[in-house]
Amino acid sequence: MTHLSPRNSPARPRVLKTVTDVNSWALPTTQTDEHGPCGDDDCGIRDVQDRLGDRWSVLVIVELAKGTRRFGALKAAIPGISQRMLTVTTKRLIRDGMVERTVYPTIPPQTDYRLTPMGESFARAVADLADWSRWHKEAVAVARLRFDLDHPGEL
Amino acid sequence: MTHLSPRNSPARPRVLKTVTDVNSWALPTTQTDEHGPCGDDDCGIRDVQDRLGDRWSVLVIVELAKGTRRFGALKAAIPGISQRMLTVTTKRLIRDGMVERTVYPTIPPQTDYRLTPMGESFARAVADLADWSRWHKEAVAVARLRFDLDHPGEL
DNA sequence: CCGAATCCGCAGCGATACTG
DNA sequence: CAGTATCGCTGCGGATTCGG
Repeated sequence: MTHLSPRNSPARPRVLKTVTDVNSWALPTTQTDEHGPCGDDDCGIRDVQDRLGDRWSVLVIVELAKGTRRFGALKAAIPGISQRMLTVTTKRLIRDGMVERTVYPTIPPQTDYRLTPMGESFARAVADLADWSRWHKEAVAVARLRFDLDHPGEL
Repeated sequence: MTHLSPRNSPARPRVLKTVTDVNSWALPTTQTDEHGPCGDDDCGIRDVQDRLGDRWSVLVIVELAKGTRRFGALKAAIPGISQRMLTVTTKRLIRDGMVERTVYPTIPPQTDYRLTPMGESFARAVADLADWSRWHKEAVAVARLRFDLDHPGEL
């Protein structure tokens, strides 16, 4: 909570003056601009971000968007993922109502995963973002290279 | 939709048989289905996901989409964020070419942040996802409640 | 006001082993 | 084949302090 100086002093930033009174550097005025639909704790993004944030959820969604998949097929289609993370990820997606699971009690057990209607809706939204990503990935890479050249040792 | 009778692969699966030879549970066949545009290490999403993953990048983008902001204004508009994470986040966004920074060497220093054209493009893509989030947030919440009721002590 | 530097807890994730 | 349990590492991110 940034409280500020109740000082009404119109003293706004002076420009290039030899100064040592560092302590007086306070907020010039109440500047919390009014428009905060976002900026509140969450503006509704958080729920989605929880799924977008982790490493695997998006990849699982994208794969399931192609159709129903069994556990092993998912694992095979997402090379880097471990058994554990696949079960964890699918379980979280199920919890969020994005994915449904069907277990067939055959002797080598089989489990099918498929998107729910909401999951499909989400998959389309994600696909749009993936398109954006593919379209701009080189521009991002270039920007990063330039930055790393100009600012070595940062980030 | 729901296709049943999943088992048809020729060789292995027996159904509901008293078995103990657990060791023979091997892959039925080479099942790496062919379509892997995604599934490779990254299908181009990773670059974006790096920014979507962390807690603050999206919020900063959304705020900057409203216009140029100084450091303090950003901090005020995003209540939870700390000084450190704001500087870190903005720097990462600058590195990715999403944000530009302008420093005015006044005596109380002033720094303005604004989206680059690419940043604005990204902001629109993100806004679409935020819309989806707002539209479905209650459905997600309900799904989670149901899950937590049925499966206590999980996740 | 803006930012860098330091310390530190904790969640995410991988590796491994075990079960039905 | 599908899933659970346990351990250890790593990096994000919060709190705090210092500096121009």
